[in-house]
Amino acid sequence: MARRRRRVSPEQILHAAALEFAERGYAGARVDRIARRAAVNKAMLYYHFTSKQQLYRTLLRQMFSRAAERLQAIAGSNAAPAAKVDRVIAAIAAVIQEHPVFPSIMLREVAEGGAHLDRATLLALASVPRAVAAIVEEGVASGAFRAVHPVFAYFSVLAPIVFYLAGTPIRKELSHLHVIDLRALSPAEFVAAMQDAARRSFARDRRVRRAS
Amino acid sequence: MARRRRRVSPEQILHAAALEFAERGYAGARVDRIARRAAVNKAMLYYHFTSKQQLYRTLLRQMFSRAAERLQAIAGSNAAPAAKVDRVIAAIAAVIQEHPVFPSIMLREVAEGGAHLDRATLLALASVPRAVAAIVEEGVASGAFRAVHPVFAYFSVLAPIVFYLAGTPIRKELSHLHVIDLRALSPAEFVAAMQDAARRSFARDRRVRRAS
DNA sequence: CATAGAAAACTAACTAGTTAGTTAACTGAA
DNA sequence: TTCAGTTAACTAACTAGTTAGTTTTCTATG
Repeated sequence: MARRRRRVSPEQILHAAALEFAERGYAGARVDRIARRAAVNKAMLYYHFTSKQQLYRTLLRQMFSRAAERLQAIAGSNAAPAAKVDRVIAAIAAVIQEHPVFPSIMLREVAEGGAHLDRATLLALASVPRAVAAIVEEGVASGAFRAVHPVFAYFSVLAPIVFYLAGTPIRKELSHLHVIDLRALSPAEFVAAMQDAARRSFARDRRVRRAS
Repeated sequence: MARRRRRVSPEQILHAAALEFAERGYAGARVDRIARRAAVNKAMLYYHFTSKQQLYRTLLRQMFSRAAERLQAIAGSNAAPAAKVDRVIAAIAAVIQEHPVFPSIMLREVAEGGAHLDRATLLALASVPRAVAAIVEEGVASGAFRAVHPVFAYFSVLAPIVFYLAGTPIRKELSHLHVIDLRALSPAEFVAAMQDAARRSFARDRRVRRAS
């Protein structure tokens, strides 16, 4: 109690930066505001990070690396492919629950085309789809899955979760306008539905009727 | 040929604005750059649109309204629900092909939480999920679909397409780094795969094995 | 232990450049 | 003459990054 003069930690700045970048995007984020949110003098921020860009890259590299680590652990385990997909979906949801800024930053960076990222950050980002693709390829090779394209599988699983969770504020806005009657659908229910849908979508055929 | 002095049209400005907002986002977009892209004096831009914000809102209202119109036409037709879903997916892909800026702007706006939008624009935006939800609810009610939540259905269908198409530049960046070996997957193939996955995911049960 | 001096942590105020929006004056057609 | 359409130049506010100088903490030596 009553610590005399709280030391400035880079983590404290990264945390504030995550909130600011998630809310406003790279261009909309203000370094002064990040410093204020971190309760740190701006020059102190520049003492720890050389520029706004480097701060952003550090943040994203950290975020993507942590997410990829988890997925790689799942991919490397010896569960059945269908169980791995289930766990991947749960892991993505868990990472997002721990870092609620993740979906928004990811959406923005995809829209931006990776304009602010360097090689190292792109490498970290790429590990995420790679882990998912490895699981799907294994499932297809072993005959547990039908011949789904791993890139399609990646997007069809990740995109809805990220989109749904990033969209929470705008959905709140819309329901506030009484413009759409979104029957409550909690994140947990969404994840369960996604697991169910993925299972059905990847499962080997047992004759499916074609839509007219 | 050799038109003497092309009149400035608002459409020409809107077109340039769409490119700029898609590439840079609302905060990153520069009014000077929009004017230059439209080959128009900046004061002329302000002659037609009262502010950057109003230009943005006009653009988004137009885009969402056009997309919603198409989906409403499909929802109102008398095809079977499964066929309607097929057509909705194709229609979303078609709208995006005609307006390649759509996915990027949509991703950004979701991430932003609708911060720059007014009531009219939010209304136009809401019409898109409403049309999809109506189709799914009809399918569930008629027994053609299993009991999928319409909000989940909307996200599981729309998000992958938007994400995949918005992600084209960053995927190009990644494959350029030889960091991931994305077997070519064309937009047309992606759409077909999405239609297939949706059919499987919404179809009424005929016993599905649970993943361990 | 005491303390000088170096290194690290910290700050208020500043700078150079940018940006949305304005203005005052001009042009040509009805 | 009138006035919608058009322009270059301007302005007030903002923004990333810097600087010059202060305070705290660490370290080594008598």
